[in-house]
Amino acid sequence: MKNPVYVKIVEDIRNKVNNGDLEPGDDIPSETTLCKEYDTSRMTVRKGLAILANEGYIYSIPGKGYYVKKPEYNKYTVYYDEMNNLINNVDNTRLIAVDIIKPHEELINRLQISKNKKIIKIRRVFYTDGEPMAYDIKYLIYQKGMPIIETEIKEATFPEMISKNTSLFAMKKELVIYATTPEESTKKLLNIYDKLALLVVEQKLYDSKDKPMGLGITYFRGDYIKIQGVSQ
Amino acid sequence: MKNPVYVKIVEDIRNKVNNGDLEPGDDIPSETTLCKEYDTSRMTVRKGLAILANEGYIYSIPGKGYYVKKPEYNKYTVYYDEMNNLINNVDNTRLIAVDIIKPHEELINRLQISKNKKIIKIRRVFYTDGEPMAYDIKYLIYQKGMPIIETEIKEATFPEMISKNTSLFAMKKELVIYATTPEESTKKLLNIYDKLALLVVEQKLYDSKDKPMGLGITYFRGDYIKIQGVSQ
DNA sequence: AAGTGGTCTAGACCACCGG
DNA sequence: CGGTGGTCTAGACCACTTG
Repeated sequence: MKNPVYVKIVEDIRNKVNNGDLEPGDDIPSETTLCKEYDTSRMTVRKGLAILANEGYIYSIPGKGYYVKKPEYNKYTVYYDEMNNLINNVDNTRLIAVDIIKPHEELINRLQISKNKKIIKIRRVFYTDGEPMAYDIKYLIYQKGMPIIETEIKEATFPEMISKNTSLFAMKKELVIYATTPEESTKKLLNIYDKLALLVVEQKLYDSKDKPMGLGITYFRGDYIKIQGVSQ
Repeated sequence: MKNPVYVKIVEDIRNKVNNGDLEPGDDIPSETTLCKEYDTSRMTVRKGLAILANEGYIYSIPGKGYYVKKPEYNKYTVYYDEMNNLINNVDNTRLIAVDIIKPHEELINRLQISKNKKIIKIRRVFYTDGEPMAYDIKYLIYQKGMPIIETEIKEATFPEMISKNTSLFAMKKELVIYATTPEESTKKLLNIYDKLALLVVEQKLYDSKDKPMGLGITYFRGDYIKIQGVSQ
């Protein structure tokens, strides 16, 4: 029932910001002022302020004070997993081919590698209810321990393919989402006869030193995928 | 040069997790153990552990201890703003119409309103370099102070339209992204003659009590937009 | 009962900022 | 200089889990 003091502090200030009593740029009472206000110690006040800072409500400048931050109103959290999305999950996959290739120009640029690096190219088709829903290509920079065994590749998401070499924690990832119309070869793979848009998701994985490890491109049938995001 | 003790603790444990010395589910030494290890006080150890918990590396169970968390390898941060994206920014907008409408079935469901609520429907076209790049529709549930003046609407993003009534902080937002082919009317608005895919972004805004405030749908020309995300 | 994490205190010293 | 935030200490009491 009874909340800790620092929670009370967090809620009070958060409410003031949400109501507009405090606006971006305004300053928050100093730590010592809040100590007196809430009749508590400095560490308790600091705990509350740290939480508000973490939530993006306030920030501090050493020697000066705490201020209300401008909200990042265009920031969203997205959960993307090529095998699972809002309207359809992958229940079957078909491995078209696993090739060891030399990188072409675009790949050399995008993966920042030399032209004699070996690249593993994996092509798959994803199915839901027997229908092809996505065509998936991964380019992995070859390293020892890379998965080239069919059973390891078939059902794996991109991060999982690389997790043998790099901890999922240390991995950095980038996503680019756009829409396009399918080429003829893709239309065949995805059973598209009439006009239909594709949602394309490109995934780039980096190791902990920001060195690219792989590029993935997934072409989803437009009617089979929705990607969702929420504000934090 | 010299780092605080808690930073050292954070880095040590983070490295162990990234290297694989510590794996998801493993337990972290107790606070008192770490106090001895780093010859520091409990509050300092706790500060370090709190940061690691915040970063998603560990979690704690009262009475038991701290454990390494499973990474959320499918979580991304996306910055979306209908006026700005990776490859093109909006440099001009045209207001097609502002209408007060009665909600149709779909709108009643999606905005969770009664059928006699008034809805403001705003239709715009976004341009870059004189070329139409997106067709934008917003449905706002009418409230006092809503923008119905052309100058207020023309250049505003969705959150800005509503920020007169609700603080940007208190606002919750949802995003749904998908691809589709354009209808004839949309093709005309966006100067599309051949086949071209559309990237559709639906935005739903909620107030601090999770009550929907509006729905926005933006149809981007597939060749004029890319949405980017990064892992945290 | 012993160990754990969660909350809290009443001090301390430091670097930084402003007048 | 006094006020600010940043780091840190050496205690305390509590609720919880485990043996």
